[in-house]
Amino acid sequence: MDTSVSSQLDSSLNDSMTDGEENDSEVSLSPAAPSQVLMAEESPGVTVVQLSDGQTVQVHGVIQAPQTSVIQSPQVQTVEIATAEENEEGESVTDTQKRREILSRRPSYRKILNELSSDSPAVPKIEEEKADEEVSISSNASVSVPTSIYQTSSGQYIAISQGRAIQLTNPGAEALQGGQTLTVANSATPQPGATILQCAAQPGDSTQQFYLQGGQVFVQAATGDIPAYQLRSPNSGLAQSIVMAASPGSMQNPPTHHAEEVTRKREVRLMKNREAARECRRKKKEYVKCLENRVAVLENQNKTLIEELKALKDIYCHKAE
DNA sequence: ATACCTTGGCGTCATCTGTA
DNA sequence: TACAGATGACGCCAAGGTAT
Repeated sequence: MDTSVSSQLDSSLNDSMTDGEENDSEVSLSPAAPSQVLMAEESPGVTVVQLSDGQTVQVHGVIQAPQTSVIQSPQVQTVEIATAEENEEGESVTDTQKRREILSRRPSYRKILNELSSDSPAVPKIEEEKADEEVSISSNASVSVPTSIYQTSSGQYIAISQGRAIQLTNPGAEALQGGQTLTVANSATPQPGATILQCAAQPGDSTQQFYLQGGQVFVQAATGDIPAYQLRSPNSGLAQSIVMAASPGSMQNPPTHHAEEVTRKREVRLMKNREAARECRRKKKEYVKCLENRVAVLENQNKTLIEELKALKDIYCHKAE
Protein backbone atom coordinates (compact mmCIF):
# COMPACT_ATOMS: atom_id res chain seq x y z
CA MET A 1 0.00 0.00 0.00
CA ASP A 2 1.37 3.35 -1.02
CA THR A 3 0.71 6.38 1.04
CA SER A 4 1.71 9.86 0.14
CA VAL A 5 2.75 12.44 2.65
CA SER A 6 1.96 15.37 0.52
CA SER A 7 1.81 19.04 -0.06
CA GLN A 8 -1.70 20.32 -0.01
CA LEU A 9 -0.91 23.96 0.14
CA ASP A 10 -2.11 25.18 -3.19
CA SER A 11 -3.91 22.84 -5.55
CA SER A 12 -5.59 20.84 -2.91
CA LEU A 13 -6.40 23.74 -0.69
CA ASN A 14 -10.06 23.05 -0.95
CA ASP A 15 -9.39 19.49 -0.03
CA SER A 16 -8.19 20.59 3.33
CA MET A 17 -11.54 21.76 4.52
CA THR A 18 -12.14 19.95 7.73
CA ASP A 19 -15.26 18.18 8.67
CA GLY A 20 -14.76 19.10 12.25
CA GLU A 21 -13.30 15.80 13.31
CA GLU A 22 -9.91 15.68 14.87
CA ASN A 23 -7.30 13.29 16.04
CA ASP A 24 -3.74 13.50 17.17
CA SER A 25 -2.09 12.90 13.85
CA GLU A 26 0.45 15.55 13.00
CA VAL A 27 0.81 14.61 9.37
CA SER A 28 -1.84 15.31 6.83
CA LEU A 29 -2.37 12.30 4.66
CA SER A 30 -4.36 12.33 1.51
CA PRO A 31 -4.28 9.52 -1.00
CA ALA A 32 -5.43 11.77 -3.78
CA ALA A 33 -2.85 14.49 -3.29
CA PRO A 34 0.32 15.01 -5.32
CA SER A 35 3.34 13.43 -3.75
CA GLN A 36 6.47 15.06 -2.50
CA VAL A 37 7.39 12.23 -0.21
CA LEU A 38 6.27 8.71 -0.91
CA MET A 39 5.93 6.11 1.73
CA ALA A 40 5.59 2.46 0.86
CA GLU A 41 5.29 -0.25 3.43
CA GLU A 42 7.51 -3.04 2.16
CA SER A 43 7.14 -5.32 5.11
CA PRO A 44 5.49 -5.01 8.49
CA GLY A 45 7.23 -2.34 10.50
CA VAL A 46 9.44 -1.24 7.64
CA THR A 47 8.49 1.75 5.55
CA VAL A 48 10.33 3.05 2.54
CA VAL A 49 10.23 6.83 2.40
CA GLN A 50 11.00 8.33 -0.93
CA LEU A 51 12.03 11.96 -0.64
CA SER A 52 11.16 14.52 -3.22
CA ASP A 53 14.77 14.61 -4.46
CA GLY A 54 14.57 10.96 -5.35
CA GLN A 55 16.35 9.60 -2.32
CA THR A 56 14.87 6.59 -0.63
CA VAL A 57 15.01 6.01 3.08
CA GLN A 58 14.02 2.86 4.89
CA VAL A 59 12.28 3.55 8.15
CA HIS A 60 11.94 0.88 10.78
CA GLY A 61 8.79 1.41 12.71
CA VAL A 62 9.36 5.07 13.38
CA ILE A 63 6.77 6.56 11.16
CA GLN A 64 3.45 5.29 12.31
CA ALA A 65 0.88 3.87 10.05
CA PRO A 66 -1.16 6.60 8.48
CA GLN A 67 -3.88 7.96 10.63
CA THR A 68 -6.81 10.01 9.64
CA SER A 69 -5.81 13.59 9.16
CA VAL A 70 -6.82 16.50 11.26
CA ILE A 71 -7.76 18.12 8.02
CA GLN A 72 -10.20 15.93 6.29
CA SER A 73 -10.84 16.06 2.63
CA PRO A 74 -14.29 17.09 1.57
CA GLN A 75 -13.96 14.47 -1.11
CA VAL A 76 -14.58 11.97 1.59
CA GLN A 77 -17.75 13.75 2.45
CA THR A 78 -18.76 13.85 -1.18
CA VAL A 79 -18.24 10.15 -1.52
CA GLU A 80 -20.26 9.55 1.58
CA ILE A 81 -23.03 11.67 0.19
CA ALA A 82 -22.98 9.85 -3.12
CA THR A 83 -23.07 6.53 -1.38
CA ALA A 84 -25.90 7.55 0.82
CA GLU A 85 -27.83 8.81 -2.14
CA GLU A 86 -27.35 5.55 -3.92
CA ASN A 87 -28.52 3.68 -0.88
CA GLU A 88 -31.62 5.74 -0.58
CA GLU A 89 -32.54 5.60 -4.22
CA GLY A 90 -36.03 4.42 -4.75
CA GLU A 91 -37.13 5.13 -1.26
CA SER A 92 -40.17 7.22 -0.62
CA VAL A 93 -38.41 9.84 1.41
CA THR A 94 -38.65 13.37 0.08
CA ASP A 95 -35.60 15.12 -1.31
CA THR A 96 -35.59 17.50 1.57
CA GLN A 97 -35.62 14.74 4.09
CA LYS A 98 -32.88 12.97 2.19
CA ARG A 99 -30.75 16.04 2.24
CA ARG A 100 -31.36 16.49 5.91
CA GLU A 101 -30.27 12.95 6.63
CA ILE A 102 -27.34 13.00 4.27
CA LEU A 103 -25.84 16.36 4.93
CA SER A 104 -24.66 16.33 8.47
CA ARG A 105 -23.90 19.92 9.17
CA ARG A 106 -20.38 20.78 10.10
CA PRO A 107 -19.74 22.96 13.10
CA SER A 108 -19.33 26.64 12.54
CA TYR A 109 -16.00 28.00 11.39
CA ARG A 110 -15.53 29.83 14.63
CA LYS A 111 -16.15 26.68 16.59
CA ILE A 112 -13.74 24.62 14.51
CA LEU A 113 -11.06 27.27 14.65
CA ASN A 114 -11.41 27.75 18.34
CA GLU A 115 -11.10 24.02 18.83
CA LEU A 116 -8.00 24.00 16.68
CA SER A 117 -6.59 26.95 18.56
CA SER A 118 -7.02 25.15 21.85
CA ASP A 119 -4.90 22.36 20.42
CA SER A 120 -2.35 24.60 18.86
CA PRO A 121 -1.62 28.08 20.11
CA ALA A 122 -0.40 28.99 16.64
CA VAL A 123 -3.94 28.98 15.38
CA PRO A 124 -5.62 32.28 16.11
CA LYS A 125 -9.05 32.33 17.65
CA ILE A 126 -11.92 33.98 15.91
CA GLU A 127 -13.31 36.39 18.42
CA GLU A 128 -16.97 36.70 19.14
CA GLU A 129 -17.87 39.20 16.52
CA LYS A 130 -17.62 42.77 17.47
CA ALA A 131 -17.65 44.93 14.40
CA ASP A 132 -14.45 46.90 14.02
CA GLU A 133 -16.42 50.01 13.37
CA GLU A 134 -18.26 49.68 16.58
CA VAL A 135 -15.08 49.08 18.48
CA SER A 136 -13.41 52.12 17.06
CA ILE A 137 -16.45 54.23 17.67
CA SER A 138 -16.82 53.09 21.21
CA SER A 139 -13.47 54.62 21.93
CA ASN A 140 -15.05 57.98 21.39
CA ALA A 141 -15.68 59.30 24.85
CA SER A 142 -18.73 61.29 23.86
CA VAL A 143 -20.62 58.22 22.72
CA SER A 144 -21.99 55.65 25.10
CA VAL A 145 -21.19 52.43 23.21
CA PRO A 146 -23.37 52.64 20.11
CA THR A 147 -25.07 49.44 19.17
CA SER A 148 -25.95 50.36 15.63
CA ILE A 149 -24.58 52.70 13.01
CA TYR A 150 -26.75 53.82 10.12
CA GLN A 151 -26.18 56.08 7.20
CA THR A 152 -28.81 58.40 5.85
CA SER A 153 -29.48 59.20 2.24
CA SER A 154 -27.55 62.41 2.69
CA GLY A 155 -24.54 60.52 3.93
CA GLN A 156 -25.00 61.38 7.56
CA TYR A 157 -24.26 58.71 10.11
CA ILE A 158 -26.64 57.87 12.90
CA ALA A 159 -25.42 56.00 15.91
CA ILE A 160 -27.86 54.63 18.41
CA SER A 161 -26.27 53.85 21.70
CA GLN A 162 -27.49 51.44 24.31
CA GLY A 163 -28.62 54.40 26.29
CA ARG A 164 -30.89 55.23 23.35
CA ALA A 165 -28.92 58.37 22.63
CA ILE A 166 -28.80 59.15 18.94
CA GLN A 167 -25.80 60.81 17.45
CA LEU A 168 -25.62 62.35 13.99
CA THR A 169 -22.42 62.85 12.07
CA ASN A 170 -21.68 64.37 8.72
CA PRO A 171 -19.79 62.35 6.11
CA GLY A 172 -16.07 62.69 6.23
CA ALA A 173 -15.96 63.24 9.94
CA GLU A 174 -13.74 60.83 11.81
CA ALA A 175 -15.97 58.22 13.32
CA LEU A 176 -18.65 60.12 15.12
CA GLN A 177 -16.63 62.99 16.34
CA GLY A 178 -18.30 66.29 16.12
CA GLY A 179 -21.67 64.70 15.79
CA GLN A 180 -24.89 65.87 17.31
CA THR A 181 -26.37 63.87 20.09
CA LEU A 182 -30.09 63.56 20.55
CA THR A 183 -31.96 61.58 23.09
CA VAL A 184 -35.16 59.72 22.46
CA ALA A 185 -37.53 61.01 25.06
CA ASN A 186 -40.14 58.32 24.95
CA SER A 187 -37.85 55.38 24.56
CA ALA A 188 -38.00 54.14 28.11
CA THR A 189 -41.19 52.28 27.50
CA PRO A 190 -41.66 50.44 24.25
CA GLN A 191 -44.40 52.00 22.20
CA PRO A 192 -46.50 50.19 19.68
CA GLY A 193 -45.95 53.08 17.31
CA ALA A 194 -42.77 54.57 16.10
CA THR A 195 -40.47 57.17 17.48
CA ILE A 196 -40.09 59.99 15.03
CA LEU A 197 -37.18 62.36 15.15
CA GLN A 198 -36.72 65.54 13.26
CA CYS A 199 -33.48 67.37 13.05
CA ALA A 200 -31.55 69.82 10.96
CA ALA A 201 -27.91 68.96 10.62
CA GLN A 202 -26.96 72.59 10.27
CA PRO A 203 -28.76 75.87 10.83
CA GLY A 204 -30.78 76.57 7.73
CA ASP A 205 -30.83 72.97 6.59
CA SER A 206 -34.13 71.35 5.93
CA THR A 207 -35.12 69.02 8.68
CA GLN A 208 -34.52 65.31 8.34
CA GLN A 209 -36.85 62.77 9.82
CA PHE A 210 -35.92 59.45 11.32
CA TYR A 211 -38.37 56.85 12.27
CA LEU A 212 -37.33 54.35 14.91
CA GLN A 213 -39.16 51.14 15.51
CA GLY A 214 -38.12 47.85 16.96
CA GLY A 215 -34.50 48.86 17.02
CA GLN A 216 -34.56 49.68 13.32
CA VAL A 217 -34.04 53.06 11.78
CA PHE A 218 -36.02 54.28 8.81
CA VAL A 219 -34.69 57.32 7.07
CA GLN A 220 -36.98 59.57 5.14
CA ALA A 221 -36.10 59.65 1.49
CA ALA A 222 -34.86 62.91 0.09
CA THR A 223 -37.32 63.26 -2.77
CA GLY A 224 -40.98 62.89 -3.44
CA ASP A 225 -44.12 64.44 -2.09
CA ILE A 226 -45.14 61.30 -0.30
CA PRO A 227 -42.77 60.59 2.52
CA ALA A 228 -40.98 57.34 1.88
CA TYR A 229 -38.78 55.62 4.35
CA GLN A 230 -35.74 53.64 3.52
CA LEU A 231 -34.45 50.95 5.75
CA ARG A 232 -30.76 51.43 6.17
CA SER A 233 -28.42 48.71 7.11
CA PRO A 234 -26.08 49.28 10.02
CA ASN A 235 -22.55 50.04 8.87
CA SER A 236 -23.68 50.22 5.32
CA GLY A 237 -24.48 53.17 3.18
CA LEU A 238 -26.73 51.21 0.91
CA ALA A 239 -30.40 51.77 1.07
CA GLN A 240 -31.90 48.32 1.06
CA SER A 241 -35.33 49.20 -0.17
CA ILE A 242 -38.25 51.48 0.23
CA VAL A 243 -40.11 50.23 3.21
CA MET A 244 -42.78 52.78 3.80
CA ALA A 245 -44.70 54.90 1.37
CA ALA A 246 -47.14 56.28 3.86
CA SER A 247 -46.89 59.22 6.16
CA PRO A 248 -45.47 58.66 9.62
CA GLY A 249 -48.87 59.26 11.10
CA SER A 250 -50.39 56.33 9.33
CA MET A 251 -47.61 54.08 10.52
CA GLN A 252 -49.21 54.12 13.90
CA ASN A 253 -52.47 52.81 12.53
CA PRO A 254 -52.31 49.00 12.95
CA PRO A 255 -55.29 47.96 10.75
CA THR A 256 -53.88 49.59 7.61
CA HIS A 257 -50.39 48.73 8.59
CA HIS A 258 -50.57 44.96 8.54
CA ALA A 259 -49.24 44.38 5.04
CA GLU A 260 -46.60 47.00 5.55
CA GLU A 261 -45.65 45.42 8.83
CA VAL A 262 -45.21 42.07 7.09
CA THR A 263 -43.13 43.70 4.39
CA ARG A 264 -41.09 45.54 6.95
CA LYS A 265 -40.42 42.38 8.91
CA ARG A 266 -39.33 40.66 5.76
CA GLU A 267 -37.03 43.52 4.88
CA VAL A 268 -35.53 43.44 8.34
CA ARG A 269 -35.02 39.72 8.11
CA LEU A 270 -33.41 39.99 4.69
CA MET A 271 -31.18 42.78 5.86
CA LYS A 272 -30.04 40.82 8.87
CA ASN A 273 -29.43 37.75 6.78
CA ARG A 274 -27.49 39.81 4.27
CA GLU A 275 -25.21 41.02 7.01
CA ALA A 276 -24.95 37.52 8.42
CA ALA A 277 -23.99 36.11 5.04
CA ARG A 278 -21.29 38.73 4.67
CA GLU A 279 -19.94 37.93 8.08
CA CYS A 280 -20.11 34.24 7.38
CA ARG A 281 -18.09 34.64 4.20
CA ARG A 282 -15.54 36.68 6.02
CA LYS A 283 -15.20 33.99 8.65
CA LYS A 284 -14.94 31.34 6.01
CA LYS A 285 -12.08 33.15 4.34
CA GLU A 286 -10.35 33.55 7.66
CA TYR A 287 -10.90 29.89 8.33
CA VAL A 288 -9.39 28.85 5.01
CA LYS A 289 -6.41 31.10 5.64
CA CYS A 290 -5.88 29.48 9.01
CA LEU A 291 -6.04 26.06 7.42
CA GLU A 292 -3.47 27.15 4.86
CA ASN A 293 -1.20 28.27 7.65
CA ARG A 294 -1.72 25.03 9.47
CA VAL A 295 -0.90 23.02 6.37
CA ALA A 296 2.27 25.04 5.89
CA VAL A 297 3.32 24.50 9.48
CA LEU A 298 2.63 20.79 9.33
CA GLU A 299 4.52 20.46 6.08
CA ASN A 300 7.48 22.15 7.66
CA GLN A 301 7.27 19.89 10.66
CA ASN A 302 7.05 16.90 8.41
CA LYS A 303 10.06 17.98 6.41
CA THR A 304 12.09 18.61 9.54
CA LEU A 305 11.17 15.27 11.02
CA ILE A 306 12.10 13.42 7.87
CA GLU A 307 15.46 15.16 7.73
CA GLU A 308 16.03 14.44 11.38
CA LEU A 309 15.15 10.82 10.81
CA LYS A 310 17.54 10.63 7.91
CA ALA A 311 20.35 12.09 9.97
CA LEU A 312 19.71 9.68 12.82
CA LYS A 313 19.65 6.82 10.41
CA ASP A 314 22.98 7.89 8.96
CA ILE A 315 24.46 7.97 12.43
CA TYR A 316 22.99 4.58 13.19
CA CYS A 317 24.35 3.08 9.98
CA HIS A 318 27.82 4.47 10.61
CA LYS A 319 27.86 2.98 14.09
CA ALA A 320 26.72 -0.37 12.80
CA GLU A 321 29.58 -0.55 10.31
C1' DA B 1 -12.85 43.69 -30.75
C1' DT B 2 -15.39 39.85 -29.34
C1' DA B 3 -16.62 35.62 -27.18
C1' DC B 4 -15.75 32.56 -23.63
C1' DC B 5 -14.04 31.11 -19.14
C1' DT B 6 -12.72 31.78 -14.38
C1' DT B 7 -12.97 33.91 -10.09
C1' DG B 8 -14.84 36.39 -6.39
C1' DG B 9 -18.48 38.73 -4.16
C1' DC B 10 -23.27 39.38 -3.25
C1' DG B 11 -28.29 38.43 -2.11
C1' DT B 12 -31.63 35.15 -1.08
C1' DC B 13 -33.66 30.87 0.46
C1' DA B 14 -33.79 26.79 3.16
C1' DT B 15 -32.19 24.60 6.88
C1' DC B 16 -29.50 23.66 10.92
C1' DT B 17 -28.04 25.07 15.60
C1' DG B 18 -27.83 27.20 19.98
C1' DT B 19 -30.26 29.55 23.54
C1' DA B 20 -33.70 31.75 26.44
C1' DT C 1 -40.47 25.27 21.83
C1' DA C 2 -39.91 29.56 19.54
C1' DC C 3 -36.70 32.44 17.88
C1' DA C 4 -32.43 34.51 16.10
C1' DG C 5 -28.15 33.61 14.19
C1' DA C 6 -25.08 30.72 11.17
C1' DT C 7 -24.22 28.60 6.99
C1' DG C 8 -24.68 25.61 2.64
C1' DA C 9 -26.53 26.01 -1.89
C1' DC C 10 -27.85 28.47 -5.78
C1' DG C 11 -28.09 32.02 -9.16
C1' DC C 12 -26.54 36.52 -10.70
C1' DC C 13 -23.17 39.93 -11.88
C1' DA C 14 -18.78 42.24 -12.75
C1' DA C 15 -13.90 42.15 -13.53
C1' DG C 16 -9.95 40.07 -15.39
C1' DG C 17 -7.62 36.76 -18.39
C1' DT C 18 -7.24 34.24 -22.74
C1' DA C 19 -8.10 32.49 -27.34
C1' DT C 20 -9.80 33.70 -31.88
